[in-house]
Amino acid sequence: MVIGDARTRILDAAEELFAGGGYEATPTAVIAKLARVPKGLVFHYFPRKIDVLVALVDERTLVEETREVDALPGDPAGTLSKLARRLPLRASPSMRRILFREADTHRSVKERLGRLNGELIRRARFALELALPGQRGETARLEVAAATFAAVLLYQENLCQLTGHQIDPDAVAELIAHSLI
Amino acid sequence: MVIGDARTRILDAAEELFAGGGYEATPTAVIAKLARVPKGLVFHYFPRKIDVLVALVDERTLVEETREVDALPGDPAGTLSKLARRLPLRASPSMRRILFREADTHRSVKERLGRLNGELIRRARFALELALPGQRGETARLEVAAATFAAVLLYQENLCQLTGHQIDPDAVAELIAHSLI
Amino acid sequence: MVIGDARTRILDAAEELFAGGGYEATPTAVIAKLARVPKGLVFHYFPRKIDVLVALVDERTLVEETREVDALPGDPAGTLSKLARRLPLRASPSMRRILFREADTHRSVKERLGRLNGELIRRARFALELALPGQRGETARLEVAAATFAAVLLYQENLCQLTGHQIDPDAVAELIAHSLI
Amino acid sequence: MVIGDARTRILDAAEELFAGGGYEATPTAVIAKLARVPKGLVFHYFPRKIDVLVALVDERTLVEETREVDALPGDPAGTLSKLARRLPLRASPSMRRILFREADTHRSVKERLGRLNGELIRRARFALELALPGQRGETARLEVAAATFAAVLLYQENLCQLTGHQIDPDAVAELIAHSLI
DNA sequence: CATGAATGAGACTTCATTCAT
DNA sequence: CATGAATGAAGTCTCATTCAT
Repeated sequence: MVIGDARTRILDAAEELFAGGGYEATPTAVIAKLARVPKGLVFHYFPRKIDVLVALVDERTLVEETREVDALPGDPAGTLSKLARRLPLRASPSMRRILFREADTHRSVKERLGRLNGELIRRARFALELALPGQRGETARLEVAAATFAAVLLYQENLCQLTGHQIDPDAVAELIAHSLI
Repeated sequence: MVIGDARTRILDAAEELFAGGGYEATPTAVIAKLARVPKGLVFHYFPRKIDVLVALVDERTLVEETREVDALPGDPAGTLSKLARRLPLRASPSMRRILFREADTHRSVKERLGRLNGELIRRARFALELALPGQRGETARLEVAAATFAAVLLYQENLCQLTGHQIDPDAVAELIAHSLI
Repeated sequence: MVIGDARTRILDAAEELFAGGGYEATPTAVIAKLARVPKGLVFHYFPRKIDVLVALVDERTLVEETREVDALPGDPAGTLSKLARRLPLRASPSMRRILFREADTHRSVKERLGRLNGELIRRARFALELALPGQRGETARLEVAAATFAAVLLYQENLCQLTGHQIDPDAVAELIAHSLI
Repeated sequence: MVIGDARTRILDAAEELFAGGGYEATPTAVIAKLARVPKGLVFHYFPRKIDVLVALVDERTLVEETREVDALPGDPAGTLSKLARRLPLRASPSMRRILFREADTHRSVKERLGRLNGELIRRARFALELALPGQRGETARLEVAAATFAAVLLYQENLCQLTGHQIDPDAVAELIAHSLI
């Protein structure tokens, strides 16, 4: 067996189970079973159950923080749409679900989520600044527009599954763009 | 001691504890202790633990569903602001927290949250229709505007606490209003 | 079943097992089995395993602290012998064994043992003072004699079992008495 | 790294840990960590955990058994004091602690402790015989005196730490000497 | 109705020991 | 020899739920 294989299988199993039933509802024994490792090995890699969650978030969600934003000058709607299509979050659908659902479970999850939100807002604002170069001085409006767009994107990722209401980011992008002209 | 008094105290205790530590992390014994009732009495009123949560949501969160909306004709921003200031959710801060946090715990919680979202969207759209009587036919844009505003309000209620980013509903109302003119 | 019966049986079982194999080597499950109660009931009465030991020491060892000492004037040896025959420790042989063996396990056990030793010394000295009324001023010698006798008695209770060497308290009493004349 | 170096470090670590928290409470993994050796190596040198304790006692406590005793003729008190000042136990303070604390853990520890006690008594008696050459025939009294002194010395080594009562061996030596004249 | 002792399944965690490399 | 991943039995503790009184 390749080194790290067991550890990876444990994280795979945990990702699947945490996304499905939630952290609290997932016994470590079930993680071990799904990962086809003995119960004790879970402890060997992750001394406490919470360490599995922390490792997942640490290793399997990456908030891409960058200064470079792809803006289409003169096209704020297109710029936001583009941003929406590629969230600065490298994570599987399962990990996205975990990130939102378990925000209360551990500080590290909440912090990661906060970073994502912050990055989203920063990008949206920066993109809008580039797309609308003439609007210097209207900082406040850009700020609100960026925050609104970020809120919609996170809503899309999280609450929307709970409430059952879809929302089209492109349409919101257009709405916001329209409000800034 | 009046009958029902105990029941009320149990719900009070559960509300506080569920909001603080979450449903799963709150043992019934702790609820009983905080409510100053014997452990057995909790199960007398609520045969299963989940029934406490269901009762809380049933009895302590009221989504006000109505057709009557207070609109200010010609002032869509003011109309949305007004809506934001009085969410159609009669619930304590604790219950609001529970509603969002425990949406995964039981179908009834998720359903209540969905109703809140639906009502929010319906109200926002209806209010916008009244505030902008000339825009018949632009249904799609109004729909998006309403959904966006609802998303921001729910974000405000929920994720904002997790991510630490505030957002001003009034400014968003103005943004959206501006986009509709 | 009489109230307290189960709790008593748990303590009975623990006393027997702790005396036999030691605290660490005795699983709570075995205590429960010997007490003929379900495992969970042990926790019901004693939230932590250590609480069983603490309760045993608290409730089943009594260090009799008193000012009144039975002295035979003019007969220091007889006085000490008498003291040796009735240690100021109301406890079963099992509890005596536990008291000495588990002194490191919990502060409360060590403290109780310290109280026993202190009482022993105090009594021995007081008894000697009464038995030898003429020796005012020889406080230091009485003190040493009392401590020595206490040491021998505790040795008798504890180390003697470990080392396999018996020691006759009466002979030591006579030795000490002889040294004081 | 020299072979045996690791073994020594393991024993060093175990000595420190057993003295501090006790044998049962010290996991082999912690020993390995403190010794800066891999876990498996502990079991390479000591197939069972108990073998570490046995090796410690075997190799690091030496009960000096000898016939030659340094007696001061005519000065029994001085003779006993001298004995007290150099117990026939070559062992670090940690090992002394282990010897007394773990006497129940393994036969070999108890046996070593018994040997120490026996040697103590033998020496004390022999020393007294030499110091008081005139008292042939008074064997019984010498025996009691020797046992008493041994008891005090062991008490000093062990229980005294637990009970918090100091005792001065020199004073006891004088007391005993006085009783033999 | 009210009470808290009783129940037991199962959770997390510990850890001595093995063994393939 | 050296290594640390692997193993699994067993330990402590949790807690929803029942039920006799």
